Amino acid sequence: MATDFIREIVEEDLHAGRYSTVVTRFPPEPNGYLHIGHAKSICLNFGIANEYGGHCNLRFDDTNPTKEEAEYAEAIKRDVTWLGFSWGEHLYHASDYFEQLYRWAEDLIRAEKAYVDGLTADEIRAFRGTLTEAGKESPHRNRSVDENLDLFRRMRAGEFPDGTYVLRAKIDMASPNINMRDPVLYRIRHETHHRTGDAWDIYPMYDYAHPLSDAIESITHSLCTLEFEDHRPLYDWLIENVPVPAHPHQYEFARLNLNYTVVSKRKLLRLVEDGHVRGWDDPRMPTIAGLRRRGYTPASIRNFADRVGVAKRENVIDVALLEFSVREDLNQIARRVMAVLEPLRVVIENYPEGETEWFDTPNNPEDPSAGSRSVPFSRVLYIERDDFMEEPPKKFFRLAPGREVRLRSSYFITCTGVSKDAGGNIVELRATYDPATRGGDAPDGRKPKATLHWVSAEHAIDCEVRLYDRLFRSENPEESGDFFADLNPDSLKIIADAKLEPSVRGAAAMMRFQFERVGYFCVDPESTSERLVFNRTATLKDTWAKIAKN
RNA sequence: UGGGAGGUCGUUCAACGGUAGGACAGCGGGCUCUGGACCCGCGAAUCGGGGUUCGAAUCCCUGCCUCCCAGCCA
Repeated sequence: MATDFIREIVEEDLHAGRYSTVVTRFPPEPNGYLHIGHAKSICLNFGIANEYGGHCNLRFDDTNPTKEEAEYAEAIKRDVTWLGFSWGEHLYHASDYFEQLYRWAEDLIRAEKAYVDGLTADEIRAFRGTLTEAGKESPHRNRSVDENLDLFRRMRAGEFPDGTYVLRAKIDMASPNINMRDPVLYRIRHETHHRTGDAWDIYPMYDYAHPLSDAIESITHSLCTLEFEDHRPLYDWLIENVPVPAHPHQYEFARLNLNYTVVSKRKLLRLVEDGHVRGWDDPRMPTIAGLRRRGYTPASIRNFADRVGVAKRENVIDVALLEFSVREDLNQIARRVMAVLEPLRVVIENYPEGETEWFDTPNNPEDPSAGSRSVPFSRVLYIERDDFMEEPPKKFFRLAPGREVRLRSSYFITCTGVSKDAGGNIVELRATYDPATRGGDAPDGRKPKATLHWVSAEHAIDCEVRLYDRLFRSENPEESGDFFADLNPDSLKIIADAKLEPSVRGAAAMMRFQFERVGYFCVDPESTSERLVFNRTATLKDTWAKIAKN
């Protein structure tokens, strides 16, 4: 059953026998990293191909040598693969078709449907007219076929400098659709292309290369975003006027927008180049690489893409939905572990000095097959500073003087005293434990109101934890002219000495954990065997935090 | 003011002439050795005005609002 209007079209086409198999394509330009918006398109294109038994091509739209680099192409392949999709044998490049595209351009010239124009870029703009006024025809519009052919061949041969000539389609300078006012098909660029090297001095425009590349690859459904809707008449014109082997159709859907986020390539590039983030894969970036490093799972991104749906209406998705999607997945698969981010020492005064007990605790209560592990308990522990209040307000159920709480999987403890430094800051808590509650349950059935996570001081390993918050302060950072002014100064907070239970020692890069009661964390690739570094993927919902805020 | 597209809970997707539904967010409750998760519940929408029809979010007319287009970018 179709779940969106594009799948409805695909089903109808298949049902009507217009195509025997569905072929889609994901056509990134290798001039930047893929972001969450691309993920939507990837999931759509590869998803449809998978669902209807067709295939999806990965095609690099590398028609502009001035902006494109092989490094980006590699990153794109890595990201698509990581998301869980495969193009199989179908890896293509628009640049693979340059020769065919060139021959078709000559065909167009011979059919008097294209001409070489010598107007300057400024003149072409001036001749194009405006949104409300028709354009004027170029004085070169009616060159002879022979002259056009000669000029076009010499353009290819590199005889002319950049900008002197372009090849234009001869359509209609009075069209209300500006894209049909003799659009430029080829321009001269004396530039080295990352794949074709110096073989070409002319390069096709997107509007020319895209539909014809689709046709060459027998694409059935060419899916793109709304801003190309106006280009569809040109797409169709080319398919009709060039002897292509197939007749693909273009369909448009609304791009993904996320609040508190920018996803324009240009702006992401500036964030990287101006050093506002540490790179394309900075965990605060909405790039696939950034989300990966942040600890997002491929499944969570795919689920997110399914949830946001596909339609033509402009939309701004709440980042909370993205966060929900990771939590949902990580809750099922992430191993639980205890870590204390802001340590507060607790001395259990009636616990024997030098003794250690090991307690069994589940690795994932949501998944019994994940098994369990042992955590060491001793006389001196760390608990979270937030988990203690000397004068607890009404709904604060955690530790306070005289109050008993459970330490997860070990014992009930009661706070018996508070030590402060000269400045009045709490430096240590004193407590007693109840030996009868060994393992975490009281024989008399009493239930503490809170269960805290903890780490044995003697056994704890130190680690670095990077806490991320949204990169921008306002919902729509694009709205204000200077989006840099909207950067959140607290988007990264580094905790240099968090305390971790010893079972995590040696965790490999990219391993994901839930720090119980704190959030989901992922081992950063910068981690070493001596020093673990974690990125916070997402917080756990903390009801108390919400109460405290109000 | 030319052309193209779009207006449904706060957000998003659905309902394809027959009870406007789901998800996220919010609020309330239950349960819990994570104040997590989970479970239950609540509030919440068809852009306006006409018309067709037994019946309209859906069809027609009209008005309004929003987005996109004047790169030799994609």
